[in-house]
Amino acid sequence: MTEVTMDKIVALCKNRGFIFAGSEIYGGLANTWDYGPLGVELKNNVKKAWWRKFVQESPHNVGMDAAILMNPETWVASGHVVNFNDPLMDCKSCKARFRADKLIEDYSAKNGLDIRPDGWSHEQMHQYILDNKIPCPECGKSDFTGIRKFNMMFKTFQGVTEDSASEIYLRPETAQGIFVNFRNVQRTTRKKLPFGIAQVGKSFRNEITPGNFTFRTREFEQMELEFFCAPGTEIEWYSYWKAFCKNWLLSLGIKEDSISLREHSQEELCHYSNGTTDIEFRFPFGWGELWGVASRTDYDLKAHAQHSGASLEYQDPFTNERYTPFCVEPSLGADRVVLAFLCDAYDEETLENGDIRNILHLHPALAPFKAAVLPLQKNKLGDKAQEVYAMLSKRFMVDYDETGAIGKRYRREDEIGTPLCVTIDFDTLEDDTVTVRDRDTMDQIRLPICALADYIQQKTDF
RNA sequence: GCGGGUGUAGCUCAGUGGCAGAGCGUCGGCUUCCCAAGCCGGUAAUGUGGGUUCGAUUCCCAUCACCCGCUCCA
Repeated sequence: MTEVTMDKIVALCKNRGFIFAGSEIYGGLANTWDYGPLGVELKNNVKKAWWRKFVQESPHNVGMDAAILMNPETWVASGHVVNFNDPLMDCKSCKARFRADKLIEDYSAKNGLDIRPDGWSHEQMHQYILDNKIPCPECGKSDFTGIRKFNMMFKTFQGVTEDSASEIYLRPETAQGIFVNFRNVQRTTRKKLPFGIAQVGKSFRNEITPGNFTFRTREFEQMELEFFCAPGTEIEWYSYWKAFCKNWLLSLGIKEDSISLREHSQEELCHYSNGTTDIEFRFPFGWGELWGVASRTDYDLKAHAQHSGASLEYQDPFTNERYTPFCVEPSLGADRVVLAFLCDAYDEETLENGDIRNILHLHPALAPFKAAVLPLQKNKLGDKAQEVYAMLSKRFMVDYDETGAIGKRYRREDEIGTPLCVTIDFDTLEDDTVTVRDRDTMDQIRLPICALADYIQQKTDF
């Protein structure tokens, strides 16, 4: 049984060109990661597989790609401006950190006062804490730092001058780009409920504690579906998408006991949700959320309708009834699921001769290279091998390697998850056949060159 | 953000106040090479910026990054 550790995964990613530390030559930038030549292929394949299942093959869903920069009012309406603005203060004595509004709430509750700091300015809250000598819940002293605003949204400036009038945010989720386009998409596609809108794109959150490699980063990519349905049908669709998402993971090779579904308790639910399930993955550092499937009710469309004045209602063409659609949102972290595929695929095999073979059992549809072309001998077989490579590369990502011993090249391909190795030998020059070696079974078959492409297609499709 | 720890080649690790070393990897050569063979040759490093010193990779300070713990994650 191979013990998979984050150290091994990180080392493999770095050594083979999946993922590098960001801005390395400048000493790095905390918690940024760059996808290398193999990583970008893997991630693109994951996104392609998702898009194919959730858009291309879906009778319900369509895709879109909204701008990262949005009108700041979007974030007022969605609640991000209020909810992402935590007033934090630290206890100078014991270094514990608290939210100022929570300190006041707890204090007033404990003393039977009816004080609600909602809507107070930071100065008001600070003054109240000073005036009442509210003690630190940890150490009992009352010696806090000033209030510091902590906003999870990245701020930037639109326009050439940095004045606050042009202050805008990088989106903290892709979902709002879908909600504000609900009417456009519905009108142009003439979709009837239920239907969904899917999007893949970058989001940005100023997490206090990022970490665990690419699991939690401040810049990350999401694959989100907002599925709109009639009120009253949302729980049915919520169950439907939960199962659908789980099956997608299993169909691409995630092991059944590597994932679990965790239903949020009533207290844990967000203000907008009447049901949320996390599909979690067993990472080497513990269970972590991969996919959040949330029933968001009609919260988002209603909020945008109210705030913008635009009508985001749907008129049922059969009953002529008008209502705001309910929404079910399966939201998947692209970087997280790529990491999950890597962790689940990683294996060390002890061969009969005692050697250890590092191998990535990636689903062939996700593997960076579908095949590798390997001439058994460089000088006399290189030209023929280049021909085969040129032919295959028109249809697939194919690797070419002519250095060193053949066994070593097989091992290299095993380690990056290449499902098929095509070996050119001296017989190839005579009869145009090649050896095709399978990564998982290590079986070898002999195929004519003209049949190669179709064989690879068939073996790597999903 | 706080506390503790760590930074030497792509990786794993030596070493020294006075020429920085090994194994693995990688590249080239030889071998009609099908599962990391062998031999020969090449390759490359003291995170960054200051200070002390005749001289710093080594001592001091700062900074950056990473690891562990805490705080946080609508």
